[in-house]
Amino acid sequence: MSNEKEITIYDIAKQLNISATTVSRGLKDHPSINKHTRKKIAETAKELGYRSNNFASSLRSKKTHTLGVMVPRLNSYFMASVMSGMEDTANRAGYNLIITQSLEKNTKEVINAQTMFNKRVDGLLVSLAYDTKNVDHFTPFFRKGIPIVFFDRVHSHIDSTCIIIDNYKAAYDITKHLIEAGSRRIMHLGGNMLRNVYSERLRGYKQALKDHKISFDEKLHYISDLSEADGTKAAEHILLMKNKDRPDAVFASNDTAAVHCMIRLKTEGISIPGDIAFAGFNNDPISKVVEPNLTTVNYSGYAIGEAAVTSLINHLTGVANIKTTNTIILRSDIVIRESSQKNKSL
Amino acid sequence: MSNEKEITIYDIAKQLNISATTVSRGLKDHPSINKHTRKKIAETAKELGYRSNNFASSLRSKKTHTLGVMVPRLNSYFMASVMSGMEDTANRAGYNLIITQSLEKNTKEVINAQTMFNKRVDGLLVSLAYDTKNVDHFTPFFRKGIPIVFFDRVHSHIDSTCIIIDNYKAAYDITKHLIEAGSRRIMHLGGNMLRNVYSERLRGYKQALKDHKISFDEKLHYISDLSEADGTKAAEHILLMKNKDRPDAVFASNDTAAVHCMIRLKTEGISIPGDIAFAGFNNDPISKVVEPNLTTVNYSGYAIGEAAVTSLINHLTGVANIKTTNTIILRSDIVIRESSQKNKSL
DNA sequence: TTAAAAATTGCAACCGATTGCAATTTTTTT
DNA sequence: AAAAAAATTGCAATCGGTTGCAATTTTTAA
Repeated sequence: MSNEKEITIYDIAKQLNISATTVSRGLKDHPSINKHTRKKIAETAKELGYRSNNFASSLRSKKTHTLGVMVPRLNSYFMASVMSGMEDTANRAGYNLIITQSLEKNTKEVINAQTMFNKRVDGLLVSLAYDTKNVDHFTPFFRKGIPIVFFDRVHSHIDSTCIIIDNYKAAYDITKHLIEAGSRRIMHLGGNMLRNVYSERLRGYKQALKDHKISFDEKLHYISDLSEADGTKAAEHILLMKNKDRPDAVFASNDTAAVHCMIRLKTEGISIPGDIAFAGFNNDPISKVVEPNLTTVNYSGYAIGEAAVTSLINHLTGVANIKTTNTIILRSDIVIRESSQKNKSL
Repeated sequence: MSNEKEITIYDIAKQLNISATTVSRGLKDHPSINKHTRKKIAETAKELGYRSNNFASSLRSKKTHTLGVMVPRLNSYFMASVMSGMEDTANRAGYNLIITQSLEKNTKEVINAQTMFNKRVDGLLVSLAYDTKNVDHFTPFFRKGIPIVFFDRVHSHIDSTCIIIDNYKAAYDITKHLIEAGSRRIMHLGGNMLRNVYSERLRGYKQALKDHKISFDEKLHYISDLSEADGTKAAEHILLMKNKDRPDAVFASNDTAAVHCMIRLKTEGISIPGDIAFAGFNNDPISKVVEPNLTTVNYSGYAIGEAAVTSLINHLTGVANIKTTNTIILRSDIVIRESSQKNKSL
């Protein structure tokens, strides 16, 4: 609890016998300040142990240098990677992150949006909650011209950039792979159709079926939250099906559900991929641990976080316009492992 | 990019024909403001769409309502859970979090500490990097009386609270369990001894050996970063040992290393737990997926995050003194699964 | 009814950086 | 060497709450 006085630009000014204005400008390399003066200022600042006061600065300039991040949940490997990428990128550019999670509830998302608005973030990075139907809670941002970048679980809106992977293509490819590896009755464990990631994956799955002359069977579309418990439940659902109705493969919209479905089926002596092949989505660490290893879609959370922040900051600094760059699609690949290869001996 | 003017306390004051002072006090339920006036103020504020300006407030009050979080890495399940707990708790109390990661490098941790200092966080939540030897980079905080709460990877310092689990006891218990389940030559995959979590776990392991009249063998102490790759390397190390030297059990300081060590050994036909039993630490999702399921130590990252933030905020608001509550130990339990049970048929 | 105590409210300075515009100094041009 | 242009620097208002202290109003006590 010391009382060393904080050093301000006024102290620097006094020491150098110049005005605070010049110090303020000098510290941020304003072009109209003499090189020599600038150096003097920098030296004195360091010497006195000056640290700038963001609040005074934000108060006057109305820039907070803070970005709001709104995600459904933090505690997944994917989202942790995203955060990691965001933090790195934002930090490097001198921005802070304020993070909130909706816990998949629209109601909490609405409240969080309000919080962000009150904190006066310069911009927003959003991945939508499971059950969010509209984006009215973001209108205050749109109205004030505060840019929003959606990532992963996006909502197309005229005024915002979206950072995504090609969910349709990834799902198409992985379904195609399942078919080519010998499966015909492929069940899809999907998420809420409100979310692009899940509806797109369903669309890719359906198209792949169609292109291989397999008709889509609504009974093979199981919608859930894709949690561990839901994976187990899906397995029980399968176990209750008559033998002839049972799928010979499962494509799940995330690895967690796929893996826990597999585990449950295995305890009933069902052989994987022999009886039922599997594919997931995310390339979560568990996909490399489960036996047999899970075929899945790999894409970098870190890269998504990085791209989202870069895009937002570019827009804030005027380098790019959010209305022109509307969608950025990042790379994803399918990773083929044993779980899907019905007709290949390993 | 609209230009609707921001509403300030002056607007509210004018509307109600009272002073800004009263509005300011009324908005934060200052006791000396009349109940009736307070209600009027709240109503008008809502009616006009007032939102308080944190910067003006922070500038004057010198409180930022921001907590700094410094962690080694964000992208692990454990840390993501911690963050989740912190975010929830901080948010509820009206605090923001600024998060940085050291990526296990002391050099980055030092820079991050500086960043935090410049952002003028009200307090700090720290889990130390892998190779941090001293905490000199935190002296500016101590000097200014900015409280620091260490969690998980802590550093005992007279002025700060530590939030931990009883690593010694957990390691002791799990080692004891391994012994009682039929193992004698237990290898320990540990982390850097600079970090309490790893040195304490080693200590517990050693004590359990001692209490069971098993002498500690330095050759059975393998130190690494506990990454996936390190787990695999540890397995290779074991495979290179002469048969008589090989351990009949492995206790790893985290689940990641344990699991990837298991996986590698299994590919060489080593049976688990028959040939080598296993135990890990963390209760990471992978511990429930690997076969056989991994015996491990369970403790809640969420609870740690929650406790750390609560403790810090209590200190900031004067409810508790950080110098008196020095260490908070949270609950942990060992979770016994198949990987450790040598002498039990399953 | 009046004095004393308690409850309310307001004044005005302050927190520290930013910025439009004017003033001054330096450099370039003629 | 004087005039014009360019480069530097400074004045002073401003951003929007906060707070010590004084002033006013209301309540309670005598």
